[in-house]
Order: sequence, then C-alpha cells, then structure tokens
Amino acid sequence: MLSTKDKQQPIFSISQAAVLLHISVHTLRMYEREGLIIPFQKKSKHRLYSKADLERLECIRNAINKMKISINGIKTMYSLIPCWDIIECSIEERKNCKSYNEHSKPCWTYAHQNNTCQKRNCRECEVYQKNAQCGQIKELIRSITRVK
Amino acid sequence: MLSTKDKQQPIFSISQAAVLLHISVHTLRMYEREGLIIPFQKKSKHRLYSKADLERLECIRNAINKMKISINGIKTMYSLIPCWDIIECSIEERKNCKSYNEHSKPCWTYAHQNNTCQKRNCRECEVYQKNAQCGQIKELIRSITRVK
DNA sequence: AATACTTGATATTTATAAATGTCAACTTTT
DNA sequence: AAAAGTTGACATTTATAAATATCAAGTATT
Repeated sequence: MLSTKDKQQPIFSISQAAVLLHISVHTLRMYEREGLIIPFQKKSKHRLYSKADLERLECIRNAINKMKISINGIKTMYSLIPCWDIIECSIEERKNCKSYNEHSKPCWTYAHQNNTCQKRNCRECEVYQKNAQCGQIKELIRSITRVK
Repeated sequence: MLSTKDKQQPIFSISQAAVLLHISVHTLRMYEREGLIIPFQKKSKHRLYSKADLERLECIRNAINKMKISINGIKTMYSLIPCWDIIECSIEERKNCKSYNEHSKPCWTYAHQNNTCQKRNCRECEVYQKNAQCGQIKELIRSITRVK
C-alpha cells in the first residue's frame, strides 16, 4: 500500500503518463489547458505526473467517455466543490472570492488576490487533492451538511 | 409581479412552449425523457408548461448551448442538489436512498421506495422547484455549509 | 554532439451529442 | 365530424466537442 506522500510524488513524464492511460500527449495537455489537472512543473517547464494524478485522470476519462459529461460540465462540477469549507476561509474573504460566488470553473483556475489562496500552491492544496477520486464532490457536499 | 403560485400554473401547451423558447417540440420531449424537466400531465397524457417551467428551460438551454455542458453533465449537476437537507429526511432514509448515495441523475428521476419521497409529487417538491433558476445549486451548497 | 523527448501554437479529423424529421394512432378544438 | 394539435417510437441530420496531426524551437538523455 502506498502512502499518501508516495502517491503525490511527481515521477512520470508526459509520454509515460500517456502510455499508462492509453491516451495521447495532446489530450493530456488539453486537460491541463482546461484546468482539469495541475501536473508538477520542472524549471524547464517539463511536466511530471504522480500516481494520484493518474488516478484523477482516470476519473476524468471516465466522466468524459463513459458518463458523457463534457469538459465544461466537469469544470462546472469542480466549481461546486465547497472549497471555502475545506480551507475555512473567512466570511470577508468569501464575500470577495470569485470561486465562492461563481460556478463555471474550479477554484484552482482563478488568479486569487487578497485572500488565503493567493499564497497557496493549488497542486498541494487539500481542495485539489481531495478530489482525485471520482464521486468525491458529492461526498464533500454530504459531509458539509449543517446540523439542524 | 407574479406570485409563486401563478408561476407554477401549467398553462402552455407543448407547441406554445416551443414557440416561446424558440426550440422544437421534439427537443422539449427529449429534455423530459432525460429527466431535466417534469411538465404537468393531463389525464390525456398531454403536457402543460408553467412560467416556472419556461424559466427552468431557459437555464437548461443556456447550460447546453452557451456553457457547453452536456445533458449528462446537467443530470450529474442535479444529482448534487442536497435534497436530503431540503426535505430533511432521516438518517435511516438517507442510508437507503439512491439519490443520497449516488451521483448520476436527479433525485426526481428515481422510483423512490420506503421513504418520504415515495408519497411526494416531484413536480411540486421544493427540491425540484428551488432549482428553476440558474446557479441555484451552488447557492444551495453554500447555504447548507455547517457552522464550525 | 547526436538522438529522443517536450514545448506551445495552429490546423485538421473523427466521434457523437443535440436537434430534427417522419409516421400512424389518439386527443382536443372549432 | 373535420381540422389542428399531441403522443411515442424509430430514423436521420447537423453541429461541435474531443482527440489527433503537424511543426519549429527548446530541453533532456546517452
């Protein structure tokens, strides 16, 4: 069994990842351009993928090809992740946060300013990492349900 | 200003609705088959649409044609509506409810058994009606956030 | 220093979702 | 009772998202 840390280690090149996932390098870069994934970047701008990245990509593939959800659909789904509850940002921050107030793309695709997320590396953020498994969004929504 | 009740009155035939929305009758029936809408049904099986239905359909159209979210994407989004929190069903009911546990289609498309929803008319249910406006799902997710 | 791989940008192909068309039986309207 | 509208089922068209191809410049590997 792999530790969480091991799963996050960026070890596969883009072509290795492409082979493992049976897709093309182009497709991987497209998913990144769309904001579905954030591979590790070397200084040379070359990408590296972790096992967690591959797991996430399998969910994305499944959503697109089996569940027939469009890429924009997936982006919108990601925009529903209750990030504010995960990172516990302040009411004031929420008021000014596009990710809190809009619903078209994932929080990690915004250029956040004047809030906690500005200093965060989204690839390492729990909001991003928690959603590597399929069905995690609904799980999160269930878990934030307030007690009455 | 129309009252909520007025907006819910089923008054438009399918062809009238189609003209008002600039779409074909076929498309309206397709959205229904997919579980995106529940028009009122006369005993003769003829459909009638309310102003609220038209509003909902405009959101659906916008999602498909402007936001480029696929129909299956919209169904998945609807599956994230925190219905359990809106109707306040019991923990026991949640345990056995497909809508609570799965994430592929809206709660109103399940043939619910042995729970509160069995006796409900989904078209009249708050869960369905609350989601007539675009962006309502995120609004609901924000609103159920538990206090820490 | 030669070979293989990666980058981003633009263009093209292909797979298929969304929308329409057709039809015979039934319902509503005049 | 004739005309217009609606139903469901099946077939076809079209619009476009997803995937792939090409290329010249840069980086990594042996």
